[in-house]
Amino acid sequence: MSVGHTAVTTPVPDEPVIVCETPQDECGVRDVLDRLGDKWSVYVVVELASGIRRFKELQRAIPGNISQRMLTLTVRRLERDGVVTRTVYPTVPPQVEYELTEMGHSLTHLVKALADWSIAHRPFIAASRAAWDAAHSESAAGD
Amino acid sequence: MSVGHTAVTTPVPDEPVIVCETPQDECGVRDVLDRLGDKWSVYVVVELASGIRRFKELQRAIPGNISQRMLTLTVRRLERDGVVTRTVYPTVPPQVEYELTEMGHSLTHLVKALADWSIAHRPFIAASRAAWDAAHSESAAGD
DNA sequence: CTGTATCCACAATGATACTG
DNA sequence: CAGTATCATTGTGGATACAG
Repeated sequence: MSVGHTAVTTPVPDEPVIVCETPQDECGVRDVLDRLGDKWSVYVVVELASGIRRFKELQRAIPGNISQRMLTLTVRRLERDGVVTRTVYPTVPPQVEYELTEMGHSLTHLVKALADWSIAHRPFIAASRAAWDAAHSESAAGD
Repeated sequence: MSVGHTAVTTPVPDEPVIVCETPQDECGVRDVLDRLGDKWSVYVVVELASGIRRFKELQRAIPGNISQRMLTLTVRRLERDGVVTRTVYPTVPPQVEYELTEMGHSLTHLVKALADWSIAHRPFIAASRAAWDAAHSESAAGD
């Protein structure tokens, strides 16, 4: 619906193009990428998209063995940006719950869009890389 | 418009949630971010969204004074991934043109979505940061 | 003009130990 | 359990010189 590639053979289709008010910010795309472009933020958002999680739960759910340090830094930044809320229960031992805010939930839509695009074009990208690698290995392996 | 927050007070709205086949890849979101998350790729895609550009044209159009090295690395990776095409004209001096592929154009839709979200939530994020900073400056400035 | 190669600076991340 | 502090390591990007 949103994307919908009308013609695959046409070199220049509808030309969405990005129209920015301030070219220096390229519409603020950098803002989002600075927030999601790091190594762990997306994992946190994806995990919290399923519901409330505690610190340790997040750490265990996230693939790649995130360190305490990085998880703390990541959720802190997300909290500061209003993507997640942090609720501390003064129990022993302490319990802290993280939850997506309204904006955080809207972010999941965006992440979903990224995922859809990625899955849709993954085969093409793989093929493109293979072709490129093959075409550029001749200087080393050719002759 | 596409998001449409039905209820701002409801903690759990429509719950889009990200449903992955392989949680380890979180639907491959990381793939896209690895491609757009770097410092310059988005600028190149945005600029090429407007049409064909030469190397020097790209370098001049991109804000932030990108070095030759980084521009080369960036367009090489985009070329390898099938996002852009590279056409060399054996003239003197040499002339090289870069252009978005079909997939590259579809990427601009995604970038557009990022831009839209960013602009829509920028005020909220700014307010959230201000509030957070204010709430966390007390330990240093307060009392 | 379009690149490549080398060296350097810095930010991001990881590992570990320690605290409440 | 949750978080902080410190240090080591890595990756990314920048500056420059050089080549085709």
